[in-house]
Amino acid sequence: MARDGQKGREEHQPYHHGDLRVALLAAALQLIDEHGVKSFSLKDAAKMAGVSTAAPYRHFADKEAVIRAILVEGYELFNESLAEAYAKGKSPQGRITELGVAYVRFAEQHPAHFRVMFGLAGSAGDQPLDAEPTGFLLLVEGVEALLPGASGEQHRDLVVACWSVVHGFAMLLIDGALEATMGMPDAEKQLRRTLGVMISGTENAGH
Amino acid sequence: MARDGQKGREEHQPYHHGDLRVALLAAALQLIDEHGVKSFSLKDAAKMAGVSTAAPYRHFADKEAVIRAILVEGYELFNESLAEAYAKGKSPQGRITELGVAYVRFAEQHPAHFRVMFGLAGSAGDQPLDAEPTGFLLLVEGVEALLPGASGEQHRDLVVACWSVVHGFAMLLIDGALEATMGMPDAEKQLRRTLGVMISGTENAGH
DNA sequence: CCTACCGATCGGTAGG
DNA sequence: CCTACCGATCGGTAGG
Repeated sequence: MARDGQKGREEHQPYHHGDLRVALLAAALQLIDEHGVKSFSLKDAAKMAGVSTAAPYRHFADKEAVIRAILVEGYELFNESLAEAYAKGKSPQGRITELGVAYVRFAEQHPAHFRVMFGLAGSAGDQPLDAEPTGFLLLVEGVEALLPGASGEQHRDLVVACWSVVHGFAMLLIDGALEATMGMPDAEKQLRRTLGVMISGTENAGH
Repeated sequence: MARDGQKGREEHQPYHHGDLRVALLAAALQLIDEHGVKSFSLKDAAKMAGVSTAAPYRHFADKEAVIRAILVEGYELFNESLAEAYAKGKSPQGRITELGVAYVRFAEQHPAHFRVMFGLAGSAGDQPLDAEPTGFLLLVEGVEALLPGASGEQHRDLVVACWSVVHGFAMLLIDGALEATMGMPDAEKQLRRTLGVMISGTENAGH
């Protein structure tokens, strides 16, 4: 019942406040990162948050609702990051580059969100969600600015190419495959160079 | 005990032959495809193969050994496919294209193998495996032939770019993201166009 | 390759 | 938000 002004006390203390929901989500994210989306347990998450195994059901209807909350949160974070990146770019090429860097950085900093976002695309019969990955639209817009005089088919090809390259780079990076096979001391620098290869391929396609 | 010449009888009949191992692997692959690598169950696989829940342990030490067998099988299939593709290409550009098409086709036709291969890269403290993804070396060779006069750094950039684009395309494809966001009636045709964008980016980099 | 079983853990609920 | 509990399922083993 004590109203605490200090937030220093960590873990293993029962939550009698309103932040259990966020504590559970944080725990779930860590567990998903360690054990995968499908096999993390709500009981473990409750334990990590310092509450009983029944407590999560005060904030979430079931386990799927937790995953859905992470999905929505992921979309929000993703959209924010990409919007910021889009605004930062000074040229068509610069915008595409910044979008790509933001995409990969999001995957690095929020790997559990990232995996949930893309792992659920074809997995469950998704009920309509109140969040959308509007960040993708920025990628499409960015490509259109890069190829002003091109056909719809060319736009499509470049959108797929850019999306694939950043998605693949992100995946290989968070799965450790890039590090394992060729070393990756500075991922962002490598990504910028990689995007450079991609973008230079478009310079003689517009006319 | 009857020696059967016909292979028509399917499922739910106990296996008294030597093909239980392969039947279990096939079941495991299907279950991994449906439920993910970490959360498929060996008991389910046994049920699908029509044997008791203890039977799998006659062929595999534990669940991890099943996953390891799938990993090795995956490498073999992958290496075969990429070697064949490499041989098929008539020019440096053609070889890279065929390698990319083979990479994505492997992911489409063997999604469970594919996910196991890349999902385990950073996950477990892997003990040394008697199989290696030599298919990757073909990608490196293919890139070298594409950029004969280039620096090691340029080689590296293009290897990362090519690998990222095919890996990303494959992932987005098997996760259903390409289909969901932009429709994908003919994935291979789209991939060839996408690789074209990538490769054309290298033509003014070599000199 | 089977029956039977172990201890552990899961998602979820009853009932405060 | 807790204790206590349910039925189901898991990986794995005993002992034929």
